[in-house]
Parts: sequence; structure tokens; C-alpha cells
Amino acid sequence: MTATTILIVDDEAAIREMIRVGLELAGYECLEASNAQDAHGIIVDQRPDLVLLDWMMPVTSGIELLRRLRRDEVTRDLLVIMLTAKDDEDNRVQGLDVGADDYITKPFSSRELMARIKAIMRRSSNREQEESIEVGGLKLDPASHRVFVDTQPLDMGPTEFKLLKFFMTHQERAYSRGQLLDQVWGSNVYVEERTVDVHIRRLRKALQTDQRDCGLLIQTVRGTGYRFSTTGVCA
Amino acid sequence: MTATTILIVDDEAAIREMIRVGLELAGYECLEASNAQDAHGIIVDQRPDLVLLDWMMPVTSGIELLRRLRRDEVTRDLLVIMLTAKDDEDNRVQGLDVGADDYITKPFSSRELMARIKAIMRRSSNREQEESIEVGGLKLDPASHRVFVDTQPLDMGPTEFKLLKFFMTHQERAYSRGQLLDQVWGSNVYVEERTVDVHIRRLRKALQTDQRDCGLLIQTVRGTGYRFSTTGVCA
DNA sequence: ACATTTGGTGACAATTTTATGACAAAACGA
DNA sequence: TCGTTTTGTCATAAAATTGTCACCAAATGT
Repeated sequence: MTATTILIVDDEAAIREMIRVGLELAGYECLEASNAQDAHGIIVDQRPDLVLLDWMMPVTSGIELLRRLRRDEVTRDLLVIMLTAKDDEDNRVQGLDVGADDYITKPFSSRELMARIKAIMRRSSNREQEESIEVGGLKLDPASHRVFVDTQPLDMGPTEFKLLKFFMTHQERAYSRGQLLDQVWGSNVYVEERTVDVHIRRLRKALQTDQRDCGLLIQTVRGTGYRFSTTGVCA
Repeated sequence: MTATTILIVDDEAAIREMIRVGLELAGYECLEASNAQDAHGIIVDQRPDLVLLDWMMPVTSGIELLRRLRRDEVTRDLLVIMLTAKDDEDNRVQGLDVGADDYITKPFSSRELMARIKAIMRRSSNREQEESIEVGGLKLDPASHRVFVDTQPLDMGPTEFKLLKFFMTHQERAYSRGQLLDQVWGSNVYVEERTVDVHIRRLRKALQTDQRDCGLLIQTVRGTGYRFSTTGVCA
């Protein structure tokens, strides 16, 4: 199972449980934001694949956060599993109503948690393809599996496409070569980190057209890795 | 890749495989302890970074050892990869449940083994992320690995970035050059203290824009060192 | 005012880190 | 099976960063 996940729980134990159980977390965060707005901000920032939402968050109720997530374009499609108390039938219904993908009652076994997560992710992988992403003349359309610069189609290899897709769905953030390998190649492939450089180069090259050089959108972060950003470095 | 590893396997071949493949073993041990207690003792003794645990150990079952490892404060965080037979789904789940970080089914290729190990170690090292810090028009965002002055991105070297990050997370306090070297360079590198001065200068320079000079935030504390402060220089 | 200490700067060579072109193995398609 | 494309790695070039110095300026002390 591969998942970059953020757990929104006051319950730190649940996180350990997940890691223990072997869910591949590229990163996680135990959110303890004091209010729904902050939590939402952090989630937008981190772009997790899955959110475990404790209904009884310390300060805000989970429902407020969930509503917010579903309202926001960016987070609308997030997988959300809520954690509820044993026999809180009421909240459970309410939660599903507001848009939770599933729920788990506490206490839960790691086995059950894994099962739910797997099920959810399986379900979601069959979901409609994502919408096309567009930024500054560069458009990536997952459905047709193509990339355009100002309506002009580009040509690139599968890896470059995946790489670009990852970057475009995770803009404005620096990733190490290792992280890119995890996210784009998959965490169970062993290739040299330098290989990333080569593919970055190929991607940059592919993004060049006579009229515009979208390769500039991929910036080198010295000593760290790379970043996709629409903001120029200096001017 | 650097790893001190202990292999708990009856299968000596696996070890040779790893070495052949180039995993840097500072040391390894083919454990053939007759019981879980002994094995645990040896592991505590050796403090490896990673344990390859054969589920079907000659005498004791691996699960007992794994349980023991997870129970002990000292070994709780150890990375454990278990080796299971091809279609032993049951044990695999059980193993992950008890706390294995990952599993590999035998027979496995060295490539796969390397991949898992690398992924596991990568995962375990990236467990922290931070919020962006902002103070008086100057913003440092760890996620994108960038610094802005009034939304204008700045350019600086890795060391300057680290230095600034340290200062911004430790404001209003004077640090000696030695302390800065410890905190920013790491306590195990030997560089001249005056080197700090040079980087301070570089950082100050990098923080200058046409509109504002954020370099002024870094103040010299004569005879002592430097301080990051938003308060104007007075006393 | 003078001597001494401490910090600021520009220059520079060594080192590190990336970019790039080439190439053979592997994957893919016809 | 035979070409073509894609991939991962290297070797090498190109670029950026780093640690030190030498030298200047400012502060301190007597």
C-alpha cells in the first residue's frame, strides 16, 4: 500500500498504529490545530492522500473541518475517514452526510483500520479521472494523458509525464530526490537518486517550445532537490 | 546507503547478497540465537539500524522476538523488515500487526531488498515538517524551501538558508559563533569561527531588496556573536 | 592619540552539487 | 523477431557554494 497520509487526530496512538501496521507513510502529521480554519490550512498545505479525522477533536468538532474540506475546491476530493466513539450513531450518520468516505469506531484494531483504508483507496482509485490541471500556459490533461503549451501538444515519456503530473499537483514545494523517487517511481523501486536529475532534464527539455519555455517552472533547489513553481526566483 | 545491520536469518546467502549489492554494512551479524531472549539481548547490544527478521527462525518464531523488540523502550524504534514465505499471508498480516515496518517474501531479489531498505530508511528519516515563519515582511517557508520579503522571493545558498531558519526560530537571543556552528553546521564539523562572519555577511546581503533591507534584522553583538531581532538597535 | 581587538568585506581556490550528452539494457510494438 | 522508444547509469562539463585569507573599518582600552 502506498499512501502519503496525514492524520488529523488528537490521538497520537492511532498514528503509531498505522505506521506500525505498515502503511507506507511518506510523511504524516499529527494535527492539533486549535480550530478548523488552521487545520484546513495545514491540510491544503500538505496535500495528503488521506485524512483520518477524529470526530472529537480537542477544540473544534470534526464536522466543521469536514464541511470546510468539502467546500474547498482543492480539498474536495480528499479521502476522509472519521473516527467516532463506540455508539455515537448520531454523529456517524451526520458525518457520512457531510461527506466522510467512511468511519471507524474507536477502539479499533489495526487490522480493521488497514482494511478500511485499503477498501477506501481501492474505491477511490476507480474514481473518475481527475480534471486537467492548467497553470501559466501549461496544461496537463490526465484523461487524454497529454500535455499542452498554449494548445500545442508536447511529447514526453511516461516517466516525464508522471513527474510533471506530480509536480503540477504539488506546486510550490521543494522535494528531495528521494521523495520524488517515492512519489513518482514508487517506494519499492531501487534506482540511483541521480536518475531523477536526468529525468528532470528530459522533462525540462520536453517543456520547451519555440514560443515559451515552461521548463523554467521546474526550479532547482540547491542541496535539496526540485520545486515546481510559477513564481520567478528573483524578479 | 549506510546502514549498520544485523540480519536475523538462518539464511546466510541473503547476507552475501546484500553485501554484493553494495549495501554499506558497517557491520553485520548472522544471528542464530536459540531463543528470542538471547536474540533480543544481542540486538540491544549491537544497536543496529535495521533488522532483517526471518519469520521462520530455526528455533524461536520471529514473532516472539518482534514483540519483545517493540516492548523494549530501547529497541522500539528499530526498523524491522521481516522475511516470510511466499504465500504466508497470515503471518505477514500478523507481523505487520505486531509492528514490522515492512516485509519481503522469499525468495526475493537483491534489488527488491535494496528498494525496501532504502524506502524504509528514507521514510523513517523524514518525519518532520514545519510551518512557515513570518516576521516583519520577511517570510521563510520550509515546505517550498524559500524566503520572501514582501512576497518577493530571495536567493541564497543552503547554508544561508539554514542560518536564517535557525535565527528565525530563535529570535531575540544572542548566539556565539561557536553556538551557531554547532546549531547550523553541526557539532561535528571543524571550521573556523570567522567563517560564521562571512556567512552572516552573505545572508545580510541576500536579505537586501530594493525596497527593504531585512539584513538589519541580524544584529552584531560585539564581543559575543549575533542576534536576530525585530527590535531596533538601542541598548 | 595610539595600540589593540573585533567585526566587515572582497577575492579566490577547493569542493560540492547539478546539468548534460552518450550509451547499453530493458521494455514496447508491430 | 526486429526496430523503436524509454530508462537507468556514467563520465564529464558547468555552475554554485564553501571555507579561508588578507586587508580595511570600527570599537575598545589605556
